[in-house]
Amino acid sequence: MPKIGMEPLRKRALIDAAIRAIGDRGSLDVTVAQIAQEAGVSAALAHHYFGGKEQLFLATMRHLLTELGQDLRSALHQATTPAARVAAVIAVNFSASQFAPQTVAAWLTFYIHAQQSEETRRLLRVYARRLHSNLAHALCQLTDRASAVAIAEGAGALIDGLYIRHALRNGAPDAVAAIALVEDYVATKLACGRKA
Amino acid sequence: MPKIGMEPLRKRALIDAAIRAIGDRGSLDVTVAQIAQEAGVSAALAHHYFGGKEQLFLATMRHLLTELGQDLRSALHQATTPAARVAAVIAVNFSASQFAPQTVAAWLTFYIHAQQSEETRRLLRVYARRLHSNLAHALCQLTDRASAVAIAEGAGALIDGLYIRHALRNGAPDAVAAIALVEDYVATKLACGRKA
DNA sequence: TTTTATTGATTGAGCAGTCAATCAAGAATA
DNA sequence: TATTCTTGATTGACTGCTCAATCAATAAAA
Repeated sequence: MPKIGMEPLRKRALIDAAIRAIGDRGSLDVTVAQIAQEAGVSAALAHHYFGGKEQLFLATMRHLLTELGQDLRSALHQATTPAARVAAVIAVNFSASQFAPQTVAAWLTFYIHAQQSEETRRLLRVYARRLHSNLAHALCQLTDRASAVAIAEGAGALIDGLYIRHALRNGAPDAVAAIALVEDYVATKLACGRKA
Repeated sequence: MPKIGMEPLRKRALIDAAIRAIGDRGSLDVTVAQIAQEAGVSAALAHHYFGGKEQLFLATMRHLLTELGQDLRSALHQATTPAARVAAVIAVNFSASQFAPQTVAAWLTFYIHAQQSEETRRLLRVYARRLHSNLAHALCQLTDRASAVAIAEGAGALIDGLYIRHALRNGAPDAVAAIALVEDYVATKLACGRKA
């Protein structure tokens, strides 16, 4: 056979190229040809390996989701106290790898695409549920269940909102400020949150 | 059959149709022909009145922005206390007219489009600045300036986040819960917010 | 008749997806 | 060792379609 075992390498290269291309143009309107060129292969090869544009996109999203999950697991692993876990969950969402302008832009476009694609919507729900359950679980050890769920809900929305806002900022996104804002929210709610 | 003075009527009909079409498909990939059909005219007429697709979109966005501004002004008008003003600003963003699924979806797509269009970005900044200044101004009468700005920042991000989340929900968006969450955030910060 | 409104037909560009053909590396054969 | 096979990898060219934009023609006021 030829240079055997190219498939995983090419797939990975194409996914990376897709993230870059989508992030650069800020839209899913990138052409398969553009992505392929960015990856240094022909458009035909992208079709050969992924079957179609939509599937390339879904694979790209799954990749992003997997990466986020790994970052999260690794961060939670070295957090011992409940408070540290909460901080870890928050921080991961604004970590360098997740908060890169291209990554943010890519996530944003997938949010939009979710309105047309059931599978994309499903993947996005996986992310939201995971974020929520991680936050709520850690918070449960710091307050009652109902409050924990409420705070997790608010913090999740806050994270999404900061994400979308920073995607529009012209200047460099300020991860530190974003983290501080969310942590302040959680801390304030924990300290003074009677009722919801 | 030109009954004279069709221009404003047609423009309005096309803008309304654009909001509906964009909202339905959840994407700016709607064709001019689809929008025109929705408005009951030919695609050529849309070009005649707006000059092009991009300009139709920008006009649609300006319309949305104007509408939001009117809702806001009217709500602020009948709010007498600072607290009521804060509540009014929050509530307007989740009012029936603004929180309609199609409107939310349309806003979302414009957020994405902003990454490619300077004019769209500018319009979006107008919205963000107005929201922030309205909130901060009202909050200033309830706390010190620095805190007011910080709370306005957080509340703004929270509103955006709830917006994006509700755009993905399958079920009916829950405006009441969203308003409660944001108001709770503001109330909590006002009551217990020493430092940020 | 001049102006405004309106459209069907047409064009030209761009793009996803397909296909037949080529390339090269390893395996089997002699 | 030299000579075919075999097969994954890879591509250029092509197809069929969609769509924004344009234009020439028509209809109704004014």
